[in-house]
Amino acid sequence: MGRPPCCDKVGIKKGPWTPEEDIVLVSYIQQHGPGNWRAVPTNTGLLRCSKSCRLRWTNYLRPGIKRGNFTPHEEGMIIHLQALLGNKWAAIASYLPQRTDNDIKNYWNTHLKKKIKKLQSESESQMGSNSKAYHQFMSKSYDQNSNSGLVLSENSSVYASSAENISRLLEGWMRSSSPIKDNNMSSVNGNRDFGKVSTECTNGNSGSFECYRADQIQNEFPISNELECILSFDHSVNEQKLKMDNNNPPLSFLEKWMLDESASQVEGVMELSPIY
DNA sequence: AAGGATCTCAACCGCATACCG
DNA sequence: GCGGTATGCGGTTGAGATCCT
Repeated sequence: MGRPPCCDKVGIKKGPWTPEEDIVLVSYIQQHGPGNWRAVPTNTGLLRCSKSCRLRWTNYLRPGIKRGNFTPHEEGMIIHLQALLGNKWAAIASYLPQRTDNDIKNYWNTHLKKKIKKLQSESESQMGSNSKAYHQFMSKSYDQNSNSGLVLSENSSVYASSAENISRLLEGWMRSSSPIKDNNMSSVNGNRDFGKVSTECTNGNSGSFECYRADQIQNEFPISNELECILSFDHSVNEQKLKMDNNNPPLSFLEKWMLDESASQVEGVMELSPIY
């Protein structure tokens, strides 16, 4: 009945992965494809838990991951999606295919949370004044001309670990090797289905996120209202909405934006990593 | 230059859910 | 339907890096 345990936790190595371990893992996945993580430590000889192998692959070794600085556009997307979805990092990551949930979570906790808090306090202290700090921040986030996070960063110096080198190396391997079955790849992480971006956007309901109506942004206290929308969004209510209609999240305000600005870039991502 | 404070982020932990026999 | 495991996810931790005095 059932299955044997994932790992017995005896002789399991913890801590940072070494380049040698990365290579072993990447080589194995190159040959067998991701999935069946329980078999990975056994078949590779890695003294790692299957969970650790999966995490290492999904967060750092799989091809197509963008490292380094988040663009203002990405920041904006994360802020809006966090306001809409709450701390559903995997769901948020599905709209930023090159970023991992862990990366987004870390960035939110270390940068954006502080940033928003600071801007909120600024706007509160200067309510009614000419302060436009938050508005400027959001405008910057929406900058139509900025490169979205869906484009590979040219700045490789930001992340100079062996993981990136291995990841890039693997990209070349993947391109030159025979394609891996779709069902194998989709098992890596259901939320990493890159095609999902446009599908969900086109299926969304309408008129469910009124915080960003232009008339509200332009009202008497634009900063405080907008902040309120983002910072005080009722997650529980929204999650109920999501539960009511899992396949059609109320993302109407995102639909046009993402379709307009990101659709072509998502296609670019898919070209970059054809295995997905 | 040294030492402490703070920041960053890779990795782990534990829970929830999906899946299998 | 039930018991048990595999997988996915979010919260948290802690070592190393960086900044500040």
